[in-house]
Amino acid sequence: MSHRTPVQLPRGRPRSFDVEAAVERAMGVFWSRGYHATALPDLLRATKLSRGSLYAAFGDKHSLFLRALDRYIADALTRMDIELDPRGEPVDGLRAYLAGYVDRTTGAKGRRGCLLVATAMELAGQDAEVGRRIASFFKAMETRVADALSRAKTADKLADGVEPSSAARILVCFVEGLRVVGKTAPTRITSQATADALLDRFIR
Amino acid sequence: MSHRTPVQLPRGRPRSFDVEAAVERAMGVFWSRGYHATALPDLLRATKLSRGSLYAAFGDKHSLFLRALDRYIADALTRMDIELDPRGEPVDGLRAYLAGYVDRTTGAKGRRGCLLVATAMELAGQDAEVGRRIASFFKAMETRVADALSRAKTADKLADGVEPSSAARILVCFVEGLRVVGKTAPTRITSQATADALLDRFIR
DNA sequence: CGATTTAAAGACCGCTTGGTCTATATATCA
DNA sequence: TGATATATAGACCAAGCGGTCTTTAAATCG
Repeated sequence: MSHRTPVQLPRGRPRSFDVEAAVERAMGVFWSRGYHATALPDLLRATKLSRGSLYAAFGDKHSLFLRALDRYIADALTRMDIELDPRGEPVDGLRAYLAGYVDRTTGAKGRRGCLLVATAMELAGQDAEVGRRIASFFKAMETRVADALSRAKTADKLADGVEPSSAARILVCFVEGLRVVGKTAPTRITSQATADALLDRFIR
Repeated sequence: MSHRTPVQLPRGRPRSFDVEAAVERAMGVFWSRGYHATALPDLLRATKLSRGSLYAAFGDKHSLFLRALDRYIADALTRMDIELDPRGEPVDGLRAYLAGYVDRTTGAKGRRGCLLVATAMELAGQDAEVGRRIASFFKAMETRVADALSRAKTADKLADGVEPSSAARILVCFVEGLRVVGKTAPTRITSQATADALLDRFIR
């Protein structure tokens, strides 16, 4: 057993690019074009890496895609944890959550789409690694929304007969549907009014 | 000016395959795999056509895809026109409409997905011909649902404060969201209960 | 310094892509 | 029959694909 540090210091030229920044740039490309339509040169241009560096760092296109997808999912869950923070008013949180989706699914942002939904439609059925991620994301989202609705119910803010669990499933389908319809770039005003109308059916 | 029929009879060997059947088979392939992931050999296998025949009949892959998409859309609209027939009870029609989506978005059918939603996510942003078709489909669907809701309102079957136009937008987003979440193959029981819970918020 | 590690550039690989074209057989017409 | 039109099979094409490898420069260490 050595007395030295178990972390052996690298001896040569240190890595000079930010791996996470590269994942983020790659995510942007997959997001805009989808998995199959994204070619290696697109990723090289976006990450500013050489072929060799990209393959050394990520293995292959599919692995890099999974990293990008994981990051997209982590970002989405982080956002939800802020919007639906249990320390805040649950109804306000749900309003912020829906407003965020309205913002991201209207106009130019809407037309850009959603990496997660696009991936679900393109790959979830055929790629088990992707399928598991998509399924666990929807479950995680549903849980968070259901929790917020439960807190709202406890505070007697829910309309009669509204069950947190099924209302959460409704909201999840609704926001994912917003992402789909958002590809036709609807106006913010219309989408916001639609989201408001839905939430109004749930709250007292 | 000739006295003969303006439809000139073909003089050689007549076409020996059913063009519409070929479109339908091609539609099945695009439906299962998406546009970019579908290669020519896949289409040749499915349509049982030779390369030459396929290109003579449809021009190129993209044109064949548009034919397939148009057929998918026509089928969907025809189905809706039956379910939401103005001569029937509007609430029953809406129930049938939602039940149809539940059926197509659960289990194995759910995992197969939806050609229209997959196309919206994969191509609508970059392909104007596709984008127009997607947008007009959503609009047509929304109109039909709104009409049914209007009839329900006239018959005093809607809950207080439910507006047909915004409720229709909610339902469109909801069913398209079902298609997305359906890629994780949820159970029919859960999805049906979710759809029922949503409609219950709208009807008296 | 010399050893080591990494980066970029780009040649290179086998394979697939969408698409064209030729050769040949077949089915219809006048 | 002969002319016409269509079918299939498959060779063929340039371009692009994902992925590997070599070369050379640069950055760190002892």
